[in-house]
Amino acid sequence: MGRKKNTDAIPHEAIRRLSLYLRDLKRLSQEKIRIVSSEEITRFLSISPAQFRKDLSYFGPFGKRGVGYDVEKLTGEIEKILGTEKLLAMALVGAGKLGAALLGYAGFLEFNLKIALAFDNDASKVGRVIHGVRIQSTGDMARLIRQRKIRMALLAVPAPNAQKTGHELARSGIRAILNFAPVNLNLPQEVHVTNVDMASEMGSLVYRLHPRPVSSKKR
Amino acid sequence: MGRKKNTDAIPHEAIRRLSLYLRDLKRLSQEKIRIVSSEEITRFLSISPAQFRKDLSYFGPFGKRGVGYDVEKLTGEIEKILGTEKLLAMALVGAGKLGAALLGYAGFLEFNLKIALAFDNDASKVGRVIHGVRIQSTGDMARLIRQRKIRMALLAVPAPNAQKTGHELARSGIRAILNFAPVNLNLPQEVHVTNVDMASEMGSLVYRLHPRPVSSKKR
DNA sequence: ACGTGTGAACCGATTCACAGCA
DNA sequence: TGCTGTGAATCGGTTCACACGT
Repeated sequence: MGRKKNTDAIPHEAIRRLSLYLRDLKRLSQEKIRIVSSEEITRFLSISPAQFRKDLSYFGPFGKRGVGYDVEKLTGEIEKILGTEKLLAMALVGAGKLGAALLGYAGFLEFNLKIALAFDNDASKVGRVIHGVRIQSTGDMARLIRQRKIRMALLAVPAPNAQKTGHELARSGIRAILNFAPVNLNLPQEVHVTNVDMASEMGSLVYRLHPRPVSSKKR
Repeated sequence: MGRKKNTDAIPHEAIRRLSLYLRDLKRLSQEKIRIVSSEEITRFLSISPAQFRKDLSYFGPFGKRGVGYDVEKLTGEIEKILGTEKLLAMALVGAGKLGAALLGYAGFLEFNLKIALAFDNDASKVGRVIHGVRIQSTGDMARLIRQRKIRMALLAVPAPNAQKTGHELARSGIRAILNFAPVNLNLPQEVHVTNVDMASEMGSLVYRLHPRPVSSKKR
């Protein structure tokens, strides 16, 4: 049934790397560099040239053999692939310390993203304006998100509220969530969730800090 | 030469997951649950029971066959593996908006981590106390880090300074860095670097937001 | 009887190596 | 000639399925 060809599955990681290439291409562009080889563009990325070429090959041939890649052209192609050519509005839920920091974070602009709506259920925060965005009541969240047809959200509420809020976002039409709560969200599969979990990242760094005994197993 | 046995390589991801298990175990402990099966502990984690057991198996047998795992005992074992049993002091470099947010972030405590030193090269910030930590001059960084024998750092400086600062941290004895700058750090291999790159994470989420044409390649 | 612990099978992603084209 | 584009080989991690211990 409909098994087209399983071969064209694109590694999730390949997409992640496209973002990195895009960032680097913009830097190169600012330095007035016009043409790069896969060797040059990956020099400072700890990614192999072959990996770079393979990643691009999932989407088409973008280079000139014997020459390299046109910086401007490739920039455009990758933006088209990622879908970041036009500005995309996001919603933020949770305007605590983390949420406020996200409102002030300029890095999203790099991928043409901006926070257009912000919500909090704490009445004392509602009405305040942080970095140009007015905090609104969570009660109005579903309505406003639907109204503005927003499909991506940043979830920065306390862990105990995350699952419930995630559900509400899903029902409001949100299709992609960057989740900052240290909880695994259980949501309908059409909603894409990426977790940002600094604490656990640190946890695993601590492991690597230890000089391990040569250790085969535990004894 | 010296090929002991390549089989005991522990997947990097397995370590990451240990942090998740640990968090969940603490939750279970608070709910007074004493014994769990691999099935139960992974129920809300989107990790399979087999994966859980495999991950633990790299370090030893910690469960009772036919029964399950003792919550308290396993908690202790994982903390021992990760090396988070005792409080570990970290340094923060860069006390801008992001750095300030990190100083106020309580999540690190979960893994027994705390920020003990904070630095910034902006004279107007030096001397200020944020969340109980005094910002000090980057000029004193190497000396203070060495003095207090700190080995882990959070790097939250602007992108153009990241590489240089990373080097300085390495020379000061830092062996693990959580890097928030959108740059790939080139450091001696004994320094472990983990990148936290929200912007690029969002970039790849945007891709998944798009309803793709059935598309086999590009044309 | 039941759930762990684990070698073996499987699967997906990375790397290799070279054919293809400018 | 030089660097891209890509099947084929390889590698590493996940899943399976069952033997083992309690």
